[in-house]
Amino acid sequence: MLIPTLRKVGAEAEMASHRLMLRAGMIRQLAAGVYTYLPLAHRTLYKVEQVVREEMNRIGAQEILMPALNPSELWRETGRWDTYGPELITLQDRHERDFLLGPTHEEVITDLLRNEVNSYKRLPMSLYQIQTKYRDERRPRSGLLRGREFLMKDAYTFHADRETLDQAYQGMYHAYERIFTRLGLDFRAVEADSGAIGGTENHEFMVLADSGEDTLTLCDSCDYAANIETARVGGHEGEKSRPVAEEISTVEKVSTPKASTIEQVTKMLDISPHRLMKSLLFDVDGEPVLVLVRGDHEANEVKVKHALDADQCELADEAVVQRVTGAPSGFAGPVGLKEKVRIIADHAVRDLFDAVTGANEADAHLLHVTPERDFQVDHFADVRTVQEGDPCPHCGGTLRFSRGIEVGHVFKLGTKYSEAMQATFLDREGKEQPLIMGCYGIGISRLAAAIIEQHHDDNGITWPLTAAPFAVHLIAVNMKDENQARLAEQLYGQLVQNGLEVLFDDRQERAGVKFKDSDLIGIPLRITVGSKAAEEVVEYKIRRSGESGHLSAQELSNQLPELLKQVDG
RNA sequence: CGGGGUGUGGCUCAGCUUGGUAGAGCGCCUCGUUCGGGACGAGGAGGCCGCAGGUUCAAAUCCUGUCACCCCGACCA
Repeated sequence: MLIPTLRKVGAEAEMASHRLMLRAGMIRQLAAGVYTYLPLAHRTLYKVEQVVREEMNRIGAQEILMPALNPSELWRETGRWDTYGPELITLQDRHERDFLLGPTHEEVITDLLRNEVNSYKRLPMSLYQIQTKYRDERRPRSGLLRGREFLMKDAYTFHADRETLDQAYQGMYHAYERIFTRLGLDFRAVEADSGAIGGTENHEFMVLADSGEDTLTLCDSCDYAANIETARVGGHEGEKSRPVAEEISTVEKVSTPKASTIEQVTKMLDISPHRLMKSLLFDVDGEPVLVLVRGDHEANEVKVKHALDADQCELADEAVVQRVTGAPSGFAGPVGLKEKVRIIADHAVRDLFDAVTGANEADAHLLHVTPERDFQVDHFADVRTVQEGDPCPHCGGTLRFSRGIEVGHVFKLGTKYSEAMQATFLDREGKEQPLIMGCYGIGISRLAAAIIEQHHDDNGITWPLTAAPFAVHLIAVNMKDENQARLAEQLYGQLVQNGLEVLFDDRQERAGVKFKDSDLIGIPLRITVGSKAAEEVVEYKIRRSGESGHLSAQELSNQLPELLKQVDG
């Protein structure tokens, strides 16, 4: 079997899963974010796929396989040919017709259903596929964790009403819980932003790992869990009492040369950041909007977008800042703007008074600024990014941060795609209605890498049995020893006949090499045929716990089931 | 897309500053010794020094361009 293990890999591979998959001879890179899966990786991917298949089938989803090569027409119907952006890998055929390699399959499946399902009697329907996806990531990295070509399970459900969509969503949610539990993962389902796919309710499934790219917000006293990009801040209902306006000094301009950052202003004026009002100009669907947050808080684009029910939201560029505030960025404020713009303030700003803001003038700030007295806020909303220690929005407990790897995402899509593509059905009254949809993804190849992130030690991978490429690693210490070779061959045949997946190391290598490779590859149970072969005695060792002992060869088949129950301990 | 870095036998890297016959370790092949945690000795195979121009008597080395890959950031179901 082709398992080209390596003693060392280049310094560029930094993630444990990336280094170990290279070293264990599982993967080889062909181009940035594109890998060949060698036999061990292929077997693990197959294992992961099978767990996913079983749980999908269990909830009544039907497996199909759609083309990776998609004509552009469908994607023009939904507008995503233009809006999906440079992540879309596009190409032309010999007739110069536009095609793309599918990064996801809402268009294709919606096209299928609009042609084939026209009656409420056929609904609800649940379909899924396991297939290679293509996304031209800005920066592929970390081996299989973020590739440009990767394996994904995507499922889609279609409904005549919201109730069955809710049921399907719950069904998928629980299926995902079973899948990740069976794969031995410590994970959390978190509230998330739906991003470019769109839709309403959605959850991400995160594998907890310090190396993860996402930050999760978890409550320490209830089960609230959210991605930081959307996590809500609790406890902003009660307004603090503050002095009546008359007791606060009137606004005063002070010179703050070159102090354009919070840090510089606090230093120059000798005040703490929470006395500052940070003013950020956003470009929201083409309209400038001033967003106010407290100086020690960060504005959150996703929340701003949602607060204004907008499609696009990004920080305004320098030219817009100059036009609206009359000053370079760093000196914006809500008082004395050159243009009338909407002002959105975070709830924490409600409690600010006698605060410091930019003066809308280069090298100047204003003191004693107080909301409602000195300027009007159009809308108070939760628009800041959660900080560790903030109150939980559900129970008032304390929010803590944790890192995670996103391995699954479930969405209620609604009718976004069915309306765009006129995918309709006839209801009981014979009325035409758009199909109601849900979509549900799992990154299969990423999941394999995430399992390694959570299951490895200094010597290599420590696979959970459900994802391991083999269940048993049989090692003949010295193949030149007749007793050892004979006994090992015999046991191999016997174990395989018993239906066990066995990797047999019959190489003419020294024992040390075999043991090192064995630890690296990480198969849960090792059976060593060595010096006691003449007495028909072999040794077992559980990879993860290191527990080992001797067994008689005759007893092996009987005792293996019991041993295999202990390997994940 | 911005910043930084690297391209030299299969792998990890040195050599480049200061141009002058392409190196080491690991791996691979042969023989011998060894044989339970990455053995030892002897012999051997293997490289258009990423690619294209330029400078020079002479370029892995200097210059220009280009491509690829990696890291940080931004972005991203």
